[in-house]
Amino acid sequence: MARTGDRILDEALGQFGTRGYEATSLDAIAAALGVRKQTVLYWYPSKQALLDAAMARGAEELHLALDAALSGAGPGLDRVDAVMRAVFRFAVRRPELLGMLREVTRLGDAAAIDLGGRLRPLLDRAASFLADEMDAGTIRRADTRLILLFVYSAVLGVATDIGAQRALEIPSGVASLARLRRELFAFVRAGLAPSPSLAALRSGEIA
Amino acid sequence: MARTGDRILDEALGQFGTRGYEATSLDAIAAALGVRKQTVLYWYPSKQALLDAAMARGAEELHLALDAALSGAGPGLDRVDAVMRAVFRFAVRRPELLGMLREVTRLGDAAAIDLGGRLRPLLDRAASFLADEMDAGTIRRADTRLILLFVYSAVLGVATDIGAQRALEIPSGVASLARLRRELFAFVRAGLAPSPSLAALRSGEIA
DNA sequence: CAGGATCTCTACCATTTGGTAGACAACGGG
DNA sequence: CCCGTTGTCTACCAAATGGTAGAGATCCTG
Repeated sequence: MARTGDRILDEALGQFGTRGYEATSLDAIAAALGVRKQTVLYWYPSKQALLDAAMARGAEELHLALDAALSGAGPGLDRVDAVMRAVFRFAVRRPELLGMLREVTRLGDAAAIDLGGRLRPLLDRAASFLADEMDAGTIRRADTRLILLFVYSAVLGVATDIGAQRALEIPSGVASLARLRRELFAFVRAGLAPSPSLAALRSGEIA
Repeated sequence: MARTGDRILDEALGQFGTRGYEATSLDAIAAALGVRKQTVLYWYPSKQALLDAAMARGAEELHLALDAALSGAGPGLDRVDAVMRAVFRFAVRRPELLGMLREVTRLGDAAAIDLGGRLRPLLDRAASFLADEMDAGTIRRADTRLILLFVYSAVLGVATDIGAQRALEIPSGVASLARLRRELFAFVRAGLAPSPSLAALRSGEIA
């Protein structure tokens, strides 16, 4: 695929993510690239096809980022941190991508999208990782799927829901973003931590 | 306002929430009520005005539910539970309303919507409640605004993001919903809990 | 150089959309 | 009994939208 097709995909991803799918017209995408609408329709035969391609690419990029984070990190809660950090970096660099994924999975036709299918292997790995850590006592014992849902919701919500942050008057600079990240990590870690045992205390692991 | 105006508002709220604002046409709203589009435009002079009204009503209903929960409950983490329970009940009864609020606050024109302004008093109360509990040692000390953001994100994400639950193959029956709620509460409680002190342990509060 | 493939364009088109203008019925009060 | 108000409707409309048909340019290859 030549460069034009990629440029169209990029632009579509951006506009779908920031304005929403329905609110974005093919003309708007084409105009942003200094090109005619028919060029868009040459590369992607319909608007739906363009959305499919954008979703596929979004899922792929997310997969890549998460996969790297999940593979490269150490054991225990450090790995949870690594994954959250990856999502955060992702959210800073490509906020519109997460926004689009979230909008489409909420409104979209479930069969056509199948984001779950694409990320399934990753989710399975994450779930089995959590199960291992629960066995090792690093993480509170609970349903791994639900834990994934909670962490996903908390992190992605914080990353994408700028309206809420405005409503709560949370500043948006770089420094305060770093602080937000630190506190979010602390929150999730606490949410995952096992209830402390006296044994652990006696051995001095907790002061 | 006669009954037609309310019926239109209801229907608009439902369709905005499930299909999205842009994807909903005035004709579709009117048709669902067995009425012509011009009747809709009689009660609400433009589509934007209809959205504004729907948002106002959504914010009001949410405000009512949260206010009741925040006022009636006991101290400490019980009150957190009460608020989460209220949001949950709300999400079950009117899922489209939360969906609409979330979509519009994400995409919408910030100045026109001002959901934050409407809920501000409630947010302030919640923040000062959290501060009190931190002083009392019931809740881990942290930035109250951020804690609110995290809990909001986790709860609302779980409540609205059905796509994610499908992707994670989380069953959707009543029983499993109850379980999900229990586990979510446990997660949030753990996320809020103060790191245990030796003093608390010695006094036997933690076994 | 001829001819097909690749890519972008102009020219249309049918449909849908939000919105305007105004007719028409119901009706309550002076 | 008449007249203004209220509420719903029919009749339009201009603009935008997704999409089709096909011309024209460019370029690679035989």
